[in-house]
Amino acid sequence: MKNTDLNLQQKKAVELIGGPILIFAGAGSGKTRVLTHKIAYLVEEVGLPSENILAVTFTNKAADEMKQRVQKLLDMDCSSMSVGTFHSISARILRREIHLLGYSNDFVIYDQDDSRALVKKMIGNLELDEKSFVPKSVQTQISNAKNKMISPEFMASTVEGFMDEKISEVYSEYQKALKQNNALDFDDLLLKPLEIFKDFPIRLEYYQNQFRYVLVDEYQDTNRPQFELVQALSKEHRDVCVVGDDDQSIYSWRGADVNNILNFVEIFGESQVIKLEQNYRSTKTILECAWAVVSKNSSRAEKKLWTENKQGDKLALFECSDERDESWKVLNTIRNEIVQGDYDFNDLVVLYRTNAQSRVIEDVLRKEGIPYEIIGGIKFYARKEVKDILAYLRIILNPSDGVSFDRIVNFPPRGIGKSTLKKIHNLAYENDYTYLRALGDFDYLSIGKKQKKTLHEFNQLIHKYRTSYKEEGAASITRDLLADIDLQAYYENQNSQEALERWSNVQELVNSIADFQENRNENSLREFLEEVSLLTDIDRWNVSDKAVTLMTIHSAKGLEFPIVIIIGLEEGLFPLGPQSYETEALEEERRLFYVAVTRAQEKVYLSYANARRRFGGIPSPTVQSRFISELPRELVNGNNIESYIKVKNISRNSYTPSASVSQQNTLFSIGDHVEHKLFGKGKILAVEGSGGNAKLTIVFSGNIRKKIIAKYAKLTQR
DNA sequence: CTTAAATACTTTTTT
DNA sequence: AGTATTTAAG
Repeated sequence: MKNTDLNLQQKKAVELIGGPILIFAGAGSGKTRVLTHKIAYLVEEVGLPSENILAVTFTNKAADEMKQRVQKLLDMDCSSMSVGTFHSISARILRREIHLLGYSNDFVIYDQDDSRALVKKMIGNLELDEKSFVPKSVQTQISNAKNKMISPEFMASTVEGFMDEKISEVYSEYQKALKQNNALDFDDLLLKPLEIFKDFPIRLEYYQNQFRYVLVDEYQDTNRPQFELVQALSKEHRDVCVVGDDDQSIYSWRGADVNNILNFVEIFGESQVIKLEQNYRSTKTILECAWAVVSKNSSRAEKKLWTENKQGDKLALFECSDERDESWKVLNTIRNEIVQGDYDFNDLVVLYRTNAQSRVIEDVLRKEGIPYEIIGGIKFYARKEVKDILAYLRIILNPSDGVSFDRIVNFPPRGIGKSTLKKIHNLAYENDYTYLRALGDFDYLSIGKKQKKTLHEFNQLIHKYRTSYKEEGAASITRDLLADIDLQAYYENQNSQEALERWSNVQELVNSIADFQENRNENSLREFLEEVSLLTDIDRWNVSDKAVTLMTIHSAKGLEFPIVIIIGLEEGLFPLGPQSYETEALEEERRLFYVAVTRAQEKVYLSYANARRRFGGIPSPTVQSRFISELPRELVNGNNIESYIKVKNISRNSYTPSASVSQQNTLFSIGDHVEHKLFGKGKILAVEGSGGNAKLTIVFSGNIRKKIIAKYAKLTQR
């Protein structure tokens, strides 16, 4: 193996073995290369069998890539090596071990929607008011508790006050219901292995031996259960290597604790620490800008990236009148880079803070025929029509799954309404068996003749597949099922574009199942459903597709692009939220901006709008993000797109800036920078009337908004 | 129980 | 503005 294409620090990181190792790897410092080489080194030089290596990555896609790269380095089959996300590795362990906790190995994994539906039901069961106990919020609180490893019992013993007491009850009931449904939510996936390791030390020992060397990528974004998993697995042999960058910690809202990396040495004992500070990705300009911003943060490990790359272009900043204007400027930028810059569509990415921002951009790109791909937002497998089919498959696999039962018992509509459903629930509850089982006892249900017949048929249908699913492939089961419930007719009879689209999504699902079957050795229904639950949009994304990518900054973690366009740089949007930021939240937003900028190899475009619509209402004025002013002035170009994007040859698509409020005969106009004797520097957001009588809405520093009559105000234009 | 119309809600970020 | 949920009419 050749470690010659590694720099000194990288080489050291690769060849250092024995005891805990912490690698601080800045953006673009080649950490994936270090990790893959290290794994190869472990196998080839240290002689560790590849199946004794556990490598944890942040996405399934990263896991696949890592495996590929190691295989290439070693030129041998590494399929027995454990590479995956914490969630997928845990799921794999649980398929073998969860019977120890009284679940069946056919458990299903509930996504956020499923889990919310269950929380909602528990709120109903406890006769709580959904107005005060909003399912979504209760779900978040339960998840937060789980991330802090607070059990329902512990929560119950510590809560004070009615609200918290009831939430703790919901939590407890929710956990019971999950078990009854033989289901796990995302948080359980991490917690259950820990439970097993604690209660059955012999199983822990087994996995400690199995995973003789443990590597973890993106360690700065691990939460408490993930940290405990790493610790449990490695505490005997202490052969553990974690890689991360505290400056890129952007998941604290999900329970990630940057202290896991900052206190690594303290926790794991005598360790080796290596810093990778040479960046191979970006231009000097980009790094200087990124550094200028992130160095404003207080609590960070000391390190500074440098590069031998060229100085590169300045960052470009666009001022836009609103989000519509912004999307046209994005379009022009893309066109310009394709035509003049000799770039391909897939060299560009548009990054934003919230998924909602993608729609406007998408509209323009679609209209103008620019190929694009949106990552995130409404995920394919989370679409209603897809989940309906998955619910059928899940209940075939796991008849205890009540959430799926509720979903499909009346889909497509077969005359089973709320009251009938309630009766089924009650019967199941009284006899302590599954909803599906209750259908066999419909003699005990006081329901109409028609309903009995329908339920009987539905029951027969599910049983038919329950007896045959093990022999048949997942794709053919699905095809048969669709025919049995005559779904095509259901959608086609609706005579709407929307219904047809839904039907085509269902067909795409069938294709993806067939695809899965062909490409996997393990191709049963169970494996497919597991894969689907843990798959994200980014895992489905094909880098080489010739299309511009649109995604959130969170999704862009770990990726790189020649050209990065960051939109929506406005106070309240990015940084997101009310201005009364606590330092910690603001610092995380700043790290997010750092992550966004450091995705770029060559060019960065930034944009902000002077007004933006929220929920499709009228545009409300906005102020430039503070992050813009934190960039070194001399490294940022322009304030107006016209000045450096030559709008030529594209007159067909030239836009007229969405006309804002009339500004004639006014001394002041929107966007002017002014100074007030009392309030200091400010910017005009709106002008009503004209001349000296004009009423000006001005935002002053500190986001203080004032309405001022022009002639009375002692304003100086700047 | 179903369908259509009114209404309420959405926008943090994701495994 | 677009989607999901609730309500009213049939």
